[in-house]
Amino acid sequence: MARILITSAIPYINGIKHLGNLVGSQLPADLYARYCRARGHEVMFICATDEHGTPAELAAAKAGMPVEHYCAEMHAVQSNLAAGFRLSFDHFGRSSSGRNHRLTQHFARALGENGFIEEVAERQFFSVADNRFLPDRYIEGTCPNCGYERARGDQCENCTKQLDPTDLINPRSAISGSTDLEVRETRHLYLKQKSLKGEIAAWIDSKTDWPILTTSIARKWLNDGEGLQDRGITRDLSWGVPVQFPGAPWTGMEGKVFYVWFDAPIEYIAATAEWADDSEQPDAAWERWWRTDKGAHDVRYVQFMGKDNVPFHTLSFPATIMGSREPWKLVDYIKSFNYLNYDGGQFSTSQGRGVFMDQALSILPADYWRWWLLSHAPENADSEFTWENFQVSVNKDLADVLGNFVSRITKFCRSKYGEEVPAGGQTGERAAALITELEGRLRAYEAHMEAMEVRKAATELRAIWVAGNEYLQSAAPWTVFKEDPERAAAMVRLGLNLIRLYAIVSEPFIPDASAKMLRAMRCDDRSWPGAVAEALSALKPGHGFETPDLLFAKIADEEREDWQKRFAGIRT
RNA sequence: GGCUAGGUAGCUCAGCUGGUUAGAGCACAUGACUCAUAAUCAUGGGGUCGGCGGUUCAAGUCCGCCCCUAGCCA
Repeated sequence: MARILITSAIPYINGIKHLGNLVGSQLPADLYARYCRARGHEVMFICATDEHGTPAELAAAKAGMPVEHYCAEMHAVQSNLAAGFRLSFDHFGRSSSGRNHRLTQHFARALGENGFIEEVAERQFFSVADNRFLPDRYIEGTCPNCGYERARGDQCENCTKQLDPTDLINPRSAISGSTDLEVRETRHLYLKQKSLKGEIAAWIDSKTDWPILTTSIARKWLNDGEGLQDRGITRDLSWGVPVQFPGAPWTGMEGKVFYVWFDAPIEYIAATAEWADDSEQPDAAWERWWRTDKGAHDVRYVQFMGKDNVPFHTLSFPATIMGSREPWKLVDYIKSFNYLNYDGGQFSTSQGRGVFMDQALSILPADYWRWWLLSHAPENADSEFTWENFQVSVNKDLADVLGNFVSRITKFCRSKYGEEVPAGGQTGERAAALITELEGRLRAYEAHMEAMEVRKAATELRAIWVAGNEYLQSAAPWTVFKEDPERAAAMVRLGLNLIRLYAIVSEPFIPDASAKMLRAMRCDDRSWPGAVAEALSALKPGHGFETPDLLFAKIADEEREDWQKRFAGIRT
């Protein structure tokens, strides 16, 4: 038994996430967490909402409520959706928590004491009407290069030229449209990542087992151009973690907060502390996951994220931890994902294109989505969601192969022997061959799950389901029954036990169906199958069961066409 | 323009450090079966592995150039 700490990249508070976001971190993280628990490991699975920053403030203003209320409300929404998808977080925290405030300040202070923070004076636009400094992309104006009138302060979308906000002609606030802007000097804290570059590079080099997608992105940022740069960790905003320290205020930083990218990953740690607080446990309970001097030396820490998040997790967050010179747990393995595209284009939160988590659950149960998304996870390359593919996969894999297997064996048993595991008879060579095959496939499945090879694991699982149908087809208990009901009984007994086996090994992918199968078999023994022959004799003769309802309903062509139409447009 | 990844059967994808007639699922065709959600199982057709050149006894797998796609960056 090992101890495994798992974190999923934390979704931004602003709005409901789409299926591409889901499959890029939370869902595969959940798959892995469920698998590790099923194998008897001690698991801590953490996620949270990323709540600070200008977009949250603006979204709150648009919704006409204080930002704290907006975030609380959206956290509840995201939390419910996570539960709807059966994401089994031990804690779904909030980066705005008191715990994160204290930890973020703690890290900043430690970094400062170790000489990894410096103050830099910058000139930035201040909007008098909005009474706030404006981040570059919230300033609009005319592009000096091409004359485009709605160029943003960081870049002109028309001619793609990189800009400095002070380059813009007739700059105005993107928030209020006000042109009453002043350039003011403001001081900010920078994290001196350059000083830590050698340490980080050596650490990345030591990770020879990481996916290429992960290390190539890290190396690119480390070495391209002028290499890893120092980065500002503060902003002139009111919503965030104040740049202040209990008992030792940071002069000159009054009214400023930490930049989201700095406090967000620290929330992984803080959320674990929130978990301890919620369950009224002492600090030692969460520290044994995060402090190598307090019990975390034997923890394996795995992070899941989309490729856009890799730089923060391979460089910035490690810089924060290394620079603290404190014994915090660094990540051991990063599993990163490419993008999921939608019907010939990209999923887009800003344009509302694609299927969003709430919409998905409103048309089909979680297991359908979990199965499709995980068995098509964008591991090696970007992959694509199409309704046709979704329909075919769900109908074939879930309804025809697995669902129908459960249906055919339970109904056959009910009609010939009643709703209990029949006694008598012996299985033959076909059963022995099945057991041999399952033995091999199950071990392969375990290997893929341990390596977090999601698609390969799904393929193997499906083959395990298919093996049951192959066996029934060749053993043909319905024919044998006519001459030798005892021998047929042994086949049926094996088939019923396969349902239990399938329920257990399929649980990480399709937890609801798994629970339904176990309930139908009136079984609460979920122990992972070691030797297959033994696992397939768990349900003894005389053990009662219930013939379950449809495990998976098929998606009809009309439904698919209807959904295709409904989600083609733009979500408002 | 640079970087990264990728271009393999109609579709979605496997193919590790080069080595027998290039694989899987779906789709398609044929057959078997009738317990089952008209489900299942078997068999089969189908690919000059983006293009050109090179290294090698041998290349989808290595090298060079070119074309195309996606993402990131300038």
